[in-house]
Amino acid sequence: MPKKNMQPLNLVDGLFQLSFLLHYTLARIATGHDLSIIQVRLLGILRDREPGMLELARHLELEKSSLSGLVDRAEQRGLVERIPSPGDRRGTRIRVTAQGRRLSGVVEAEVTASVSTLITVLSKSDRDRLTSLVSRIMAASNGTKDG
Amino acid sequence: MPKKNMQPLNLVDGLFQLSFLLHYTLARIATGHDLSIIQVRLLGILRDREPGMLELARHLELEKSSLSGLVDRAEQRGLVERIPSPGDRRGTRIRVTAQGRRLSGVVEAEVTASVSTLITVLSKSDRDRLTSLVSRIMAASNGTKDG
DNA sequence: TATTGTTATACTCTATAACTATA
DNA sequence: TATAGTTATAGAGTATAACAATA
Repeated sequence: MPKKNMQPLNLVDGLFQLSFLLHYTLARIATGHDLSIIQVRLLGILRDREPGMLELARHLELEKSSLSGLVDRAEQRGLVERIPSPGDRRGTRIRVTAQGRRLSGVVEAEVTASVSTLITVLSKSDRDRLTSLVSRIMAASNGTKDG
Repeated sequence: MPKKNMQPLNLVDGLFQLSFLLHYTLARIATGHDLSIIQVRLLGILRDREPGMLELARHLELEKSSLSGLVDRAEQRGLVERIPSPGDRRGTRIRVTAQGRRLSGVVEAEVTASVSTLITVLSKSDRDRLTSLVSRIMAASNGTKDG
């Protein structure tokens, strides 16, 4: 069957199509492990950090009250744990557990495999070109971002 | 201030960074009009269609029961309307209202403007290259998709 | 007083299961 | 019986506002 709309009308549309494709890929894989995208991101951030709730909220761009429930559910599943913050008895640090780290690793591997397959349609040199173009957009966007 | 991580480690990471950036751009603009991403998508689909509930659920990849509430809320805001399906008294067609179409247009214009600004960091010929690369990925993914 | 975090409350989004009305 | 759609129910995710404990 011949395909319709082999190329997007323009770059903006194409980028959004790709964005949604990646988003749904991540959502599908996360759901396969009873996780949401936000839970995957939570575990990802904790890979090399042991932040407090406020810092975590900033990373995820969530209100601190939203984070309480998010961490509650992850903690109940044994994926993260709350530990006292040294030197400030108000504070709580969030730490990923071994189980959480394992699960996060599995999800990341599946996601990487899935997207890697997707981009094999491009030659190595085309992938390098794409990497460069995407990097330049992201670098410019970081310079633009407020806060 | 010197920027850290000027380029992503690899293409997969870069694509996900870009994907999240676009997702949050859309979410931010939608929120500015008291809309969610799914409501924006709903209005977008109705731009050139007058589908039944089941067809709409398929487009949005939602259960039909999820769609009832979604359409309820959009209808209460006057963005869409339910009309009887001609020839099948069980069926309902969903139609975007003039107000819904107007709002959808405003959101789309803002999103396009925002992303267009983002990609001005690339030259015209680089944007053309990026368009081609993205198109090829999407074309391959359409061929891969199941049913 | 200011900061860190939780709780109470309300709403959107989503799914599963049961239901109604029509075919 | 099968199909189109709604309703009942439950749970995740999110925000705002009020609160408690500590600084």
